[in-house]
Amino acid sequence: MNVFDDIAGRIRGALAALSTSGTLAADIDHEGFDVETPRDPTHGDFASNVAMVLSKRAGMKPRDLAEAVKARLEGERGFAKIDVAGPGFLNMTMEPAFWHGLVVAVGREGAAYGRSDIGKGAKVNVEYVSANPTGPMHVGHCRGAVFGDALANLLAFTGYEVTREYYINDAGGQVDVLARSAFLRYREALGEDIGPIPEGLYPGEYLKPVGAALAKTHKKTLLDLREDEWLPPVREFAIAAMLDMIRDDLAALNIRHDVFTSEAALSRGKTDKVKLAIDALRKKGLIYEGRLERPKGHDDEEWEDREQTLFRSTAFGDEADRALQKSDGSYTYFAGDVAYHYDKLARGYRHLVNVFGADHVGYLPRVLAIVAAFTGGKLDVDAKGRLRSWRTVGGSADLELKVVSLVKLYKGGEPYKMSKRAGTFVTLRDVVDEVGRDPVRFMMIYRKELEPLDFDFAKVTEQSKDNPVFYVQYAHARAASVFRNAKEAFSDLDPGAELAGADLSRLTDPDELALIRKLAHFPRLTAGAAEAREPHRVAFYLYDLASTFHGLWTRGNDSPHLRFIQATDRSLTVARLALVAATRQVISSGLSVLGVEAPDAMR
RNA sequence: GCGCCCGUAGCUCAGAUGGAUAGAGCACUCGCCUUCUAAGCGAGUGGUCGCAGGUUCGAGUCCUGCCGGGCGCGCCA
Repeated sequence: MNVFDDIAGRIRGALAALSTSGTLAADIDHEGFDVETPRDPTHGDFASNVAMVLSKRAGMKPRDLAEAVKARLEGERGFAKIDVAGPGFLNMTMEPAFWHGLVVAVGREGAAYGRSDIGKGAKVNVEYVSANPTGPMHVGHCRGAVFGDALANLLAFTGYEVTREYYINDAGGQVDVLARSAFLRYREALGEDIGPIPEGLYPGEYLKPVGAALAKTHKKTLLDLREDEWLPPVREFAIAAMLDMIRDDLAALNIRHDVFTSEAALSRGKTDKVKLAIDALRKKGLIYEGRLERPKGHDDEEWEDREQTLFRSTAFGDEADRALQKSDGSYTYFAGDVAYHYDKLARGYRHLVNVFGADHVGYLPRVLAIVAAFTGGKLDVDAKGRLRSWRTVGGSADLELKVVSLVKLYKGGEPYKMSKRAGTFVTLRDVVDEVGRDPVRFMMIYRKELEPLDFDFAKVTEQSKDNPVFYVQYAHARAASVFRNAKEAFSDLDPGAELAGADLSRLTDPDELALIRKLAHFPRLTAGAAEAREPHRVAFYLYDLASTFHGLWTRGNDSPHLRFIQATDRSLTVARLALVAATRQVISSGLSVLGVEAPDAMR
């Protein structure tokens, strides 16, 4: 049940009737108008700009058209008052019974309330986290991880078929560094004094267990091998260990990916998928041998002018063509990404969503170019060739990039610098252990993803009561407690059976109706948030809903007749319980989208 | 130098894809616990939506140019 769709449908019905009766031309397009809640409550429950939007097409003045629609709607059930206001707004106030019907709908739909089919079952792949498997997750990874996970939940909630994917960057130099670092710990585990960790290797303690495990498995056999002999098996072993650790870290945040795709595996084994993907681009005339210009604003002595294999990403608006092979003949990271997106598209996704950190923005146009090339689409650019959005358009499938601004770390008000090399980083596990999973998740989503986020470790751990997550959870706990107390007032109460038959006309207080209106927003909110790929809207909505609920609750302190439980009036109690149940349901559903617990009690 | 992102109350941020008189939290002031959980509620103070133009019935939202802050810009990953 989406009341906005309901009202829009009724307006469409009125327009159709007007076309039939000849007031409107029969062939004009009726779409493009909005139904929304006016900011000013005195303007009614709903406002529509239908008359202003259609006035040109109809050849009528907005106010005249509004009056005509109004006359048609006034015969409909549910409308208490309709006004034409301002330049031609249609302001509609509904009967209380209309709102009571929504409580019934929430009760009937239960956990399905707020879900929608706007995704139409389209397959969407959400790729997020994709941290290098060279160490544990740190707080910096946290935001993209939680954002991606909540977005995936949201898309699933709104009718998409979602795959959660992690791209393992297990090729290239960094994992070799990992292998050498692990090898050092292996020697250490065998009793050797390795001294300080050399510059350029990872010093973290987390590699000690890896070294010990290597020693246990291989005894001293690796010591006699040359590096090119021991490195591959050590690398493979260390990567597996790091991935286990990362999976554990993610599980601590309640994040589980469906698919892990290995970068290294793309060009390993029988078929070189990187070569396949590049060949596919070559067939489209997008691969050539050539030279790149020296980049501006960069004066590096090591710059080498060299003829190389290039992808013509400038054809899609990228600022330069991109190299696919390094001078040693191995593939670049970008070449792997070409194959990776080729592979994802081959798996039949209609939408690809990648969550990136803001420090990767410079890389994004070329990724868009890959997908545009494979899907026959293009980048979303304006007349001057500048990007209008981080997505491809017009192809058989599209890629959308979500850029998550970095988290700025503070410790007690002072900026806190992290360095994996120096071993001074705050792990995700540290944060979750101290603050708790729910506050971390909520905090990371309680901000638009493009907005920088200040994360004060000390403040968050010491003053976690300030976190809005408790406010929302508390509303849910209070709702649950009402039911416990109701059982005491009416020992034979059976909510499951009685709520469905509640006499909701007993809900007459303006604040009760205001709460229902808030609940009515939920389906529209989730749909809008999903389309905009903005899970933070759900968090803000829940805060707002919780606030409305707390307000109603507290009014019961001063005005006992407004308390939910009225020991002498079972019918009224049951009606209010139906409202409380609906509120509890929406909070619970909303929190589940965010991946946050909805506790029944908080003390 | 170039590209991207951000600029809204003292601070931290929303603003539902262009709607009517711009909102919330924190902070500050004043009230509310014998009573469904005070991790709560009500009221008040606080604004040139960075600046200047433009588009239209209407702009915090779209366009142009500036100013300020952040991130980034080679075969790294």
